[in-house]
Amino acid sequence: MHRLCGAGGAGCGLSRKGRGEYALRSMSKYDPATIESRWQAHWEQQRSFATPNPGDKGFDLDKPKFYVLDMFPYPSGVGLHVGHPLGYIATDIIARYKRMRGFNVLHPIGYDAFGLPAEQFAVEHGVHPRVTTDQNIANMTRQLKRLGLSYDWDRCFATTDPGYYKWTQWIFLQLYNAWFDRAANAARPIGELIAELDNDNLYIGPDGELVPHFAEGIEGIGGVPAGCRRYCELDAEQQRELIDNQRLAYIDEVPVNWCPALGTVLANEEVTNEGRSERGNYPVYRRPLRQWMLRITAYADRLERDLDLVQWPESIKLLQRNWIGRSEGAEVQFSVDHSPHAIDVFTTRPDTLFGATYMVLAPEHRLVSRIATAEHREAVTAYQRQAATRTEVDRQADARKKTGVFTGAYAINPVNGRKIPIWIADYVLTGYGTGAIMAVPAHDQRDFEFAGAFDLPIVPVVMPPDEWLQKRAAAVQALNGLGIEALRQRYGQDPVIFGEAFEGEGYGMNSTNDETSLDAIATPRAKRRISRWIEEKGLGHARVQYKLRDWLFSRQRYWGEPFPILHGKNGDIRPVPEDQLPVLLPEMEDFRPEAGDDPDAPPRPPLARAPESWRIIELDGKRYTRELNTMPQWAGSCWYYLRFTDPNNEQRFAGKGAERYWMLSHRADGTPHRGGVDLYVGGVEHAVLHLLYARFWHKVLYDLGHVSTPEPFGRLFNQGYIQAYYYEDERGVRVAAEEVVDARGRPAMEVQDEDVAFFHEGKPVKRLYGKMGKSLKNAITPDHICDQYGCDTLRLYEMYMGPLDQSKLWNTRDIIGVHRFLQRLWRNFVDEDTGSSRIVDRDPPEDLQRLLHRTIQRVTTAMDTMAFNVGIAALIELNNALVNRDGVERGIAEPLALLLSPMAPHIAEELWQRMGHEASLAAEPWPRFDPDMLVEETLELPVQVNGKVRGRIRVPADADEKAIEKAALSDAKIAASIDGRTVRKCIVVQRRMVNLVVAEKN
RNA sequence: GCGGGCGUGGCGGAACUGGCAGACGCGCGAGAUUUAGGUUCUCGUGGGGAAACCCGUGCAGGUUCAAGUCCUGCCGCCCGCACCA
Repeated sequence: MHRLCGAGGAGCGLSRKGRGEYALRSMSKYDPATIESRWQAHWEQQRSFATPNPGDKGFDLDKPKFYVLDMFPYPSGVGLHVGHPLGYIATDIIARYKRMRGFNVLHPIGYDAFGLPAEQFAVEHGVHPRVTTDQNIANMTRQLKRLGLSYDWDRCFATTDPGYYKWTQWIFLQLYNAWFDRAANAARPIGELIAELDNDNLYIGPDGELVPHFAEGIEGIGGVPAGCRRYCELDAEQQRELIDNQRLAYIDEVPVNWCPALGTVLANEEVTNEGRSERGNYPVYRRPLRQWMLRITAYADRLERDLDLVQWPESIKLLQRNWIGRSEGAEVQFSVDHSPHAIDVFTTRPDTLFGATYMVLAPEHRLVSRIATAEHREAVTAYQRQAATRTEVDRQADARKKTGVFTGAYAINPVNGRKIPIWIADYVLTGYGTGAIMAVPAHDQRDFEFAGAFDLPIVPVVMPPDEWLQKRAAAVQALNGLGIEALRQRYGQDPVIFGEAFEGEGYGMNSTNDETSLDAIATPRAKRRISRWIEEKGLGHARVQYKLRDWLFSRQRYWGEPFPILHGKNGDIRPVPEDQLPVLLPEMEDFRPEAGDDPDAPPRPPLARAPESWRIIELDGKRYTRELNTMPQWAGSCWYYLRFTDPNNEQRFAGKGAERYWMLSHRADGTPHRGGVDLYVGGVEHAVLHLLYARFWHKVLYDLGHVSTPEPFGRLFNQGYIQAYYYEDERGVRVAAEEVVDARGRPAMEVQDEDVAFFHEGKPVKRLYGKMGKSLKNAITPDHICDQYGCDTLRLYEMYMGPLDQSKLWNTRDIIGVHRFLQRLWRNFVDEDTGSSRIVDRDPPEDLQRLLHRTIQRVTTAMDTMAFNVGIAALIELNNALVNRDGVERGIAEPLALLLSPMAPHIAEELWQRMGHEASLAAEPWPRFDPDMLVEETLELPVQVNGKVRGRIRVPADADEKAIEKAALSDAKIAASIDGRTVRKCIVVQRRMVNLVVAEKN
């Protein structure tokens, strides 16, 4: 792998000017091309940013650590545009700053190189994905190195390296060999489950669930809970099935998102709202398939709760919380009339049980075929078939029109014994809750609509508050003008007339049976009361439900990690022994997926066509077939941050000491950051995919004792996007932004903030605005900007555009501003005509000293808050104060170069060296400011009269309020402004301003 | 529909716990240097007004000596989720 990451150094133009030819005197103008290639070569040769691990030579244990990481980039075929490096530049600035502040800094980069796009690119170009991937990585490495980013390139790897995916496979085996212990709320090795079962600490319940031996219920024979069996009573086959069903990685037949065009299944997270593939926008169909699943749902509770441990933007935490979708409620059992079956439902509103007038099962619910009566069977199966073949697109198109059919069966409402019809309908989702609901049409809008469509009874059981009744009355003609008493009465008689379900909280009504009553009880109390009653009667129990589903983990593609799994003849599964990892991807001529338009064609993964020598393997005298699916792209990015701590370790995914040192924070200041990467920077688009998956894997590794922290990323920062204008012609076709001009033929990029018309090849085009990228044809490459201005200018410009977390508009014309700053800086340090230094060894005047210290303070704060735009502004101000002077004092020049160096490292190094320093300034300590130097001796204070500035006074810094008031009153302009009126009050804000409150003139 | 975020000059954006609105940069204007050019330099630049002064942080109110900042109600734009029981 290192051959790839290392190759770019020599290949990106650095060697054009060798060190020997470099002549200091010949260069008197600011020449970024020469300076930058020189210093990039220097850093590369000196390995300036290689970071030793604990135990390595040169490692200093006394320094605190700082791990700053960019989100794993995908090496795309078209290379970078200027939007990509925004985050990389920011993390690089932080990395350089932290080194100067005395930290051991871990700042690595690598490539997330498996996945669909690499494969598609390879298919399109007719080349093997390994070849295109390697080319893309080499190109991207070249582009990144050209930006002067201080990565530790020795740690670079790609997910496609066998030495890396060996451990991805190993982690998969950890998941395979683990189960989730509900009692401990943590994963444990599968061997411990078998031991628990063998020792009768756990029994097997009627539905195959695990039952602890102290479980409630009547004790059965020999201490076995009623309805439960002992593990030793099962035959080998049953035992295997039981264990396999407990693993964190398991195979299940589930309805999946099948995308025929891509020839693969997709995770829920990879399907858009419109029911299309996130990548490529192809239609996606639901169909049941046997697939590898990862039991992420077991971690729903911890994934949600542990968000409290990390310093992330609240908006991202919220996205994750919404995705996990925790809701508290109760599970209640309804028995089916004239049938041994019972239906469990989940509800967040057990207080509305008395209003349940029918039930609905998802069409796929396992009881549907068993309870449907003969005369309804045909309609039921027809509906089931129709629901199964409907794509998400179709569902969406129906605009939520309620459909469904009656099964002919009835359930008994447990609170009042009433017979209620059981329907099936696709508005009940099979994957959420129990896949069945009790329908309370009076108090759930969906049920209300369904009941309306099929003429089912609607019974109100919660009296809404008066405000709701009145609001509805205003909207419904028949209720206009009725008094509140009349409205309440009408609601009790006929809630339908109010036009919609009341879903809020109120007081119970129509809710009394022989044993309990919720009438006139407020909703929260009613919930508690009925829940207790349900529990006492053994009809149900409180339950927390999550929206999150298990993670569908297999893909029918070639370019991914092979599963380290073998299949035996009788369906038995055997993991590949650890010492035989990695399972290498077989070399194949034809690696294309079998894409097609037929949604019913069986998926055939490309690996099914792999040579038999790869597919078939003999182990301990038994023949096995390899698993033919591959892992999804997210697998590789789930743990790369761990590998960076020790990328070349062949014994372990990362050495324990290295992992511990870089991941564990030692913080005494009580911040909520509980370890992990100290600063993780990337785009919001990964809010629920990568960030959730990685947290899940990390927690599994944590439970199994492989990592030291409960969370992988202690602090997260989302950079905004670079936006840019793009252009469409009359047909709505996008045209290349760089070819668009205004009426006078000027390039659109140069006049984009003028209000003019734009043309492409003589025809008018419409201007639009969006995220920079290939698809909008508005990308600008960093190479282009580096050629013209140098990368120091590019780095400064990107940071100067605005706050890092905001999206902002690329404006090529603005770049000149920061470029002028660097030129001006250069001329302050170097005489352009002679090339000689303008640095002088004399004490700087005091006002300049003060300005310097204020600048140090401002830039330091900017660094700590990542407000780089403000920091750069402060440096520009200081630099502007140095122009047109007779040389620049060393005492100003040196700190200025140091302050600038994280942001514009090349010019800073060059100037530093020209000031006579041998060593790179990267290792210099960050300048400190003297607080005394921030205080002026005299202050100019604005004086307000009735809140309006009417003059200014100059007073000694230590003047007291009396003196300041006196000075203000004696100022001529102020006196004129007061104009003889009475001064009622004088407010002195220390060091800031004075406000005189005077009587109004009459 | 639910949830979140954002509205400051011609443009990008500054403004600490309420205390001089518009730092810094672009653009624009004037001038300078240069044979010429600008990726050069200097000065000016929120709007109105001759000036005194008045008006100005999406809109309308409020609190305060003082509001871009706090409170109430609107308007607009962006993002996420969406039959989740």
